[in-house]
Amino acid sequence: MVHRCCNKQKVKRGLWSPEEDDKLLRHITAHGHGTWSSVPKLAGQSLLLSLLNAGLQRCGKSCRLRWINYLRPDLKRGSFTAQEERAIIDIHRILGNRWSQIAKHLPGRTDNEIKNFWNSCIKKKLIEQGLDPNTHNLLHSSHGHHKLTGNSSSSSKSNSGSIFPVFQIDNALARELKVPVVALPSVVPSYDHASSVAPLPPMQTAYDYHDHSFTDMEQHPSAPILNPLVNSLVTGESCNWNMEGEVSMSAKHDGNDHQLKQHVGDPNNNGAVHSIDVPMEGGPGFDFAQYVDLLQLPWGMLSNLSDPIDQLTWG
DNA sequence: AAAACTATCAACCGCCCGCTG
DNA sequence: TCAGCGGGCGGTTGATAGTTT
Repeated sequence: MVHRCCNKQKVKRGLWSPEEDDKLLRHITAHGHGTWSSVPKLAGQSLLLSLLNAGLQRCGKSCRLRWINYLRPDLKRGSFTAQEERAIIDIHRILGNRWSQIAKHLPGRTDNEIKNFWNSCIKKKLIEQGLDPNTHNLLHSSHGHHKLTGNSSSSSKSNSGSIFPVFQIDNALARELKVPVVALPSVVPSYDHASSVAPLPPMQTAYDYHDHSFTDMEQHPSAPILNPLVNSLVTGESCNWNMEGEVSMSAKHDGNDHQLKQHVGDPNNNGAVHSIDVPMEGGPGFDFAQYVDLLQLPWGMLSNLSDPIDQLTWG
């Protein structure tokens, strides 16, 4: 039987054996994949042990899929973290089922993996919460027994019908998604100076800002999202995250003393090429805008956000 | 212990798009 | 301009492992 996609007579299907994986891995490691359609033949020829056979009995598409979803060295193994799950939900709200686009924002994860996770896990969770997994809006009341809690009412102004507000995205992501940059929420807090306990922002998103347990900037999945930084400056909590794998920033808070460190990654230098430490006086009177130039924030991501920046100014 | 059910995930299919001759 | 091809993508399937009855 001729395989439809490549017209090969003898094409093996089904699960890959360790031997097949080995052939493919060695070939691509040594020569790159070139054109995928030629990989099956060349992968066999590149191994002494396989001189007697005709190479991989697989079609090029199958080789490509196996490499991308399983053999690639930069893949992250293991379960999705809570941060990754939230990031997927947030990005899916904007992108929908564009799994490959979503995967670009989750380093080490494949579109297939994210798609499976969505279909087997996240989808059900959203439905249980009374949310339509396609639109992220509330399902009709006849459908579920969900309940609205907390500050959900304040969120409805930006995303009518959803218990989650539209999350905030930077300019670069906005360009990529071809959507306008969403104005940051009003985060003028009633700061309790006496107790030194920073209030929660009036607008909470699906992203749990207060889970800052992650410490590895390179691993944080919500790279494109500006909110954690903004929120950390408002609440006085710590925040580390990574942007596009090239720009990492952190905000450390110690009382009202804040530091923001910027690392600009250099893909040719495998890391930061420079960093700056910026002391920041947070709390009432803190003006985020004055730090924008100093921080040399990437992509001019705040340049069109004058209103939100104003909203970040206390006092 | 075994059958039934559920969850997970690797892999395939078919469609679409961009490139090339 | 257009047909052929390769690659990429989203939807779907089917195998397997785990759990429940």
